[in-house]
Amino acid sequence: MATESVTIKDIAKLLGISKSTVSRALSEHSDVNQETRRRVLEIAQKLNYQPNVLALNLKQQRTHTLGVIIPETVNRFFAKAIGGIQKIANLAGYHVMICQSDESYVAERKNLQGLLASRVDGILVSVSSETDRTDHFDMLLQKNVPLVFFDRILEDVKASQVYTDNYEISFEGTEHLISQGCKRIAIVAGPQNLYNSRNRLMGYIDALKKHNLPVKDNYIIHSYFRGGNVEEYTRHLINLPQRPDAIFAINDYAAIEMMHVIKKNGLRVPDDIAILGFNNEAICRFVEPALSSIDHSAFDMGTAAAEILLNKIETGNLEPERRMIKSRLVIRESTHVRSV
Amino acid sequence: MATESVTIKDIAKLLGISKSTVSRALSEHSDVNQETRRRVLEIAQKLNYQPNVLALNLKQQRTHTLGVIIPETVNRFFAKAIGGIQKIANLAGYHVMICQSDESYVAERKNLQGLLASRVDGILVSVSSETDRTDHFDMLLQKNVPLVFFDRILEDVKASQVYTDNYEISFEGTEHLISQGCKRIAIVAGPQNLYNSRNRLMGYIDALKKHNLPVKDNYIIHSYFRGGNVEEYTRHLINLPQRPDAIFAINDYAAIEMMHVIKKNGLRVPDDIAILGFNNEAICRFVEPALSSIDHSAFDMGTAAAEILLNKIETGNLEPERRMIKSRLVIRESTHVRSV
DNA sequence: GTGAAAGCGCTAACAA
DNA sequence: TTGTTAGCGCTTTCAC
Repeated sequence: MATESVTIKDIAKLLGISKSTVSRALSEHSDVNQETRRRVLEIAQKLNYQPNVLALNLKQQRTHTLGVIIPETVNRFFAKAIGGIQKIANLAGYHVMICQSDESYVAERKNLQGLLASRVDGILVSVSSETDRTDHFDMLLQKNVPLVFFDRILEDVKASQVYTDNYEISFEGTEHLISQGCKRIAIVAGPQNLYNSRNRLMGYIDALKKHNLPVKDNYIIHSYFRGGNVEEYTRHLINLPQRPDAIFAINDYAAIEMMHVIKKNGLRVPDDIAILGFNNEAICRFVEPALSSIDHSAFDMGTAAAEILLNKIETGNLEPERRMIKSRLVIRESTHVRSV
Repeated sequence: MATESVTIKDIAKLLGISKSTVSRALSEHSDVNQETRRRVLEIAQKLNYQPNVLALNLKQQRTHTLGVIIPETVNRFFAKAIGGIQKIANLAGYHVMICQSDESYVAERKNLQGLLASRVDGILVSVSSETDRTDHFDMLLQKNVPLVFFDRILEDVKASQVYTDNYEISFEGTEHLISQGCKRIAIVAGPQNLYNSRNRLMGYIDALKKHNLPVKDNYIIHSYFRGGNVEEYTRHLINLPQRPDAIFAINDYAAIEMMHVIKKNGLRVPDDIAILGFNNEAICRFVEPALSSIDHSAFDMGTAAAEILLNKIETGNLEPERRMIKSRLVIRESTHVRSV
């Protein structure tokens, strides 16, 4: 497509010297006659010489490109993580290739193969909610491709992991609801093949137990992330004979929709039912009542994951590394039930 | 990094034939002895041969990769557009490389150079709000790199464009507000170097004129997209001696924050001030009052843009093409002032 | 139908 | 300090 670009060969011919001298002159760190280098640089500048990355890639068998697989770009959490990844990658002179699994194992697997075929130098993954196998990642490790999981990690795979303290923050969130006087706390947890979801559920259960509250199965909803059924399970919860007095939601958007459904059904938030979200989106502050949530720095997760990956790539040390990014409870009106 | 992969050379050696024959056997459409092909295919399969894309790229001087430059991935509109782009690209066997300009001209320019250096086969762009020059794109066209603008287009650049009917929908939205009895309609328009923003403003102005309503400068706010100043300009508007009775917002998130500020100041939406958003996010249905908005299919814009770009790449025909994706007014409670 | 050789643009080991 | 040569993995003429 692009019109023919100048190559070192052109420069060499013009100057009556050899390609290798040009190559050397262009690469700062080899000794070339000062004058020769000056002339090469001058003419390269004049012709607007751009090294052909494709040739370099082939020669060096690397692309200075990171592959990223996330469930969805429309999920703001991942959109923010991408920001963090790109920042670090670009600073280090790397490009980023993003794929979406659409929460599907098959697509995730296909993305992986695509990235591998593109010969990316390393891969960052946040697994799909459907993924309950590790075979595709095992294959990657076998090929010694640097791999880092972030947020949605797979604990059984011997790769680096950047994650948040789901258990602890879920415990804390649940205790906060209890401290507000709530006794019938429901949770909308994610699919149980996800490490994060399991830990959140465990944090919730342990907090209830600590305070001698019963753990009831019908207060536990296993939702998938794609939405669509929020109204359904919210209705289910509020029509329970023992209606919950608090719901710990899977994310802020679901929480906001739940508040809507609850209010539509003549109940009040937080007085009848307190709501706690997850992710602390900007919009939490603008809905009514303002939504309590869990702040969870997606951007920092992205930067941490990219840093670890780049380090693996540049040092060749594939030793797994774990890094935890703390979450933080942000209390607003939606869980402010009564002064205790 | 990755352990050495099998090459056609390996297969050739194993079979005692030449590289070229293996290459031919692998590429469906050249005549090789049936038996030879069978044996090549068999062993390729067994060794899990994967052609080295890097070599192909160099040989063919193309990468089967599309470059995309958008302002921000956290902007859901662009996140959705990416989805559309990736769908079409992947179907056609292309990868996608995404860059963010962060609404900065300098970053946009840098992204462009990066993509060019990566030798992408074509580029899709939604320009930054800061971009008021076209030099970087002119340079691209000069190099015959296929280029398609989508949503945030630059009318002066001779490239293909996928856009929406900003003028018409803004006219329609403003008329809708007028039909609700609003007479003092304010608008939060984007930066005026953006074609979209200018058209939206023109649609608004023309609708006012058509209905003999005065166009007042202090009802026109020029906001940038990054948010942060919503509270400020909302306060400014509601403290005007002649307080507006409707505001046409730049997007739904700004609209929701505006509603929040308005209510916090003891005014009612829509009774005191009607609010019309832009983008028709899912959340519009769940805020109170439900937010009227403009539906605007980001995904379709993405697919259209990718289709046009791929067509350019594959046919080599760089003739500019324009495609319009219609928007649609979605009326909800936030603009339902009084029965007329 | 198949092989030998050249070449995509670059780097690097080896010579001079 | 510079040139020659080979090679990254593949395709594609040109012979045979």
